[in-house]
Parts: sequence; C-alpha cells; structure tokens
Amino acid sequence: MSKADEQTRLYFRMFNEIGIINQLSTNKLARVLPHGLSVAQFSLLNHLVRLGGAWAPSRLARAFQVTKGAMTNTLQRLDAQGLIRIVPDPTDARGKLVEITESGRRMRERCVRATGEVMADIVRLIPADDVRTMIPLLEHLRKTLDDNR
Amino acid sequence: MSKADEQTRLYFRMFNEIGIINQLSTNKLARVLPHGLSVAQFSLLNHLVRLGGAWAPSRLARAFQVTKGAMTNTLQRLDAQGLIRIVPDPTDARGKLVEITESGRRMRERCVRATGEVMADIVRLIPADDVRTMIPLLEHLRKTLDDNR
DNA sequence: ACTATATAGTTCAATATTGAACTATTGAAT
DNA sequence: ATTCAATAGTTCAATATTGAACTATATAGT
Repeated sequence: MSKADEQTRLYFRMFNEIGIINQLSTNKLARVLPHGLSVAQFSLLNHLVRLGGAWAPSRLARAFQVTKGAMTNTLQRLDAQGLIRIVPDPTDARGKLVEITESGRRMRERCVRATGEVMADIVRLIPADDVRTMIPLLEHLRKTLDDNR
Repeated sequence: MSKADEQTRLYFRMFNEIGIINQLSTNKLARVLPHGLSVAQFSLLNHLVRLGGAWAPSRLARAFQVTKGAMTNTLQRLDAQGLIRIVPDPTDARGKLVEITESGRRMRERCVRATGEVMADIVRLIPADDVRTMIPLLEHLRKTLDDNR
C-alpha cells in the first residue's frame, strides 16, 4: 500500500470514529431528555438562551449546518410545543424571527439538568486535557470542511 | 458559572463539533459516491473487503454501532444491487452470513477512487499530525461511550 | 422602472436511523 | 427432556435529514 493510501486510511479512520461517537453521544443524550425532545431541539433551545435575541430560521440553519428544510421541521416541532415563538421579521417580509418562550426556558433548564448527569459520567471518564487538545483540531477540521462545501 | 459547568460546556462543544463534522463529511462523501450508494453502504463494502470473510449481520451491526434494524435495511439494499450475497449460516439456523460479490468488489474500487479525490483535498488542508493526535483520543472517547451504553 | 438573480421559507419524496414488537432458534439450568 | 432466557433477524411507526421544487420578496444592474 502506498504512503498516500495509508494516509487516506488514517483520515477515513478519524471520520469513522467521529461518526460512531456522534451516534453514541446523541443516543445517550436523547435517552435522558424529556420525552418528545430531540438533541437537535435541545441544542436549539440552548443556542437561543446562550446567545439570546431573535434569530432568523435561515441563520439558525447555517449555525447548525443543516438544510433549511430540516430547520423548518425542528422549529415547527418546538413551536407546536410552545417552546419557541415565531414572528414575522418586521424588516423583511420574506423572513421570520425565532425567540424562546418562558416555557422554552424552563424546558431548557430541565434538559440542562438531565443531560448534566450524563455528561458528568463522561467528564469523569475522559480527561479534560484530551478535550482541550481535541477542540481546536476539531474546530479547524470543521471550518475547513465548511469552507470547501 | 461554576467550574463544573464550564467544563461541561467544553465537553458539549466537543460533541457539537463532532456532530457538525460528521454531517459535513458524510455529505461531502455521499455527493461523489456512485448514485444510489450511501456512505454507510460503501463503508460496509469496504469493511468486507478489508477484513475479508463472511460476517453475520449482528456482528456487522455491532461493528458499525447501529441497530439490527438499520443493518437489515443496509444489507437489503446492497443485496438488491447484487453487491453482497446473504446465505444462511450453516452452523446456526437463526443466523445468516454476508459476503461481498465480485460486483461488490468492483463497486468498492470505484467508491475508493471517487472518495479518494475528496479525501485528497482534505489531506492537503488538514495536517496529518492533527489526525494522528486526534485518533487515539477519539478512540478512547468512543470506547468509553460504548462501554457505558 | 424593469429585469434578473439571490434569498427566505415551506413542502415533498427518498433515505437512514432508532426502539419496540415479533418469530425462530439456541443453549443452559434443572 | 423441559423450560426459560438469550440471541438472530425482520418489520414497523416515528423521527430526522437531504435535495429539489416551489412561492414570495428583496436587491442589484441596467
């Protein structure tokens, strides 16, 4: 096997590990989330609380790297549960703006607590240094993939 | 914010990056794969070629960390395209065994070539040292999540 | 002003996935 | 031998996702 092939294998392996970790972690978190709330939905509530303000669906789709269609779906489900409010954008008749509701804030708190317990297990088992080492490398990889989309 | 909260945030951020990378890389690869073949299907063909021999569906499901239902689906699609052969396990009447066909081998070669070009771009932009640093850390994380499933 | 292009959001079909229910077979304990 | 729990595989409903088609509005170039 050539050197280049070996290198390619290395990169494939990294993506493979990443895929499995994503699946395992998503499932782990989903299992403790209040019934009916997906990890994607929780992440969205979290995003709205942490960053605050009103967000256009298109901006949220870009932030989460999903298609507009997927974001429409997520937002409709959250809206149906009264966890967010969707209002027309006063400055652009095409657009809408998404805000979290009080009920959404409470739900997000519940989710933070629920996932916190799971996360505590993981924190105990994975050295924080490992995480601190990986984050900048992952970030660079993510940005690179994103730029060359 | 408490120290523990900050740490939890760090871990959440890692999982978030991992989720986005998974989505971007999967989409990138899927786009260049011969029509009708998903990344999961290609991975399975690759697995059969690299490791060789006949595999029980349940063993494949464990190897790829997906449910038996998901594996049934993938195998049925590959079988329908004649890329694998599924035969009864002679030693266990409950079981089946999966082998790659000649056509499957050829398809796998095509996929390796197609994805190789995409991967070459990534190899050029991401230092191999980054990858070599991440792999053992990712592997440890994956194993830890898997053990505590 | 007009036109063409870009952007915002929705809908839809196709696909992948989970988790649970189900059937069939195995293997172990008594 | 019988019984019972474990395992192998399938099916199904629910959900999440993509990509493409579609409508509506905005913006830029002429």
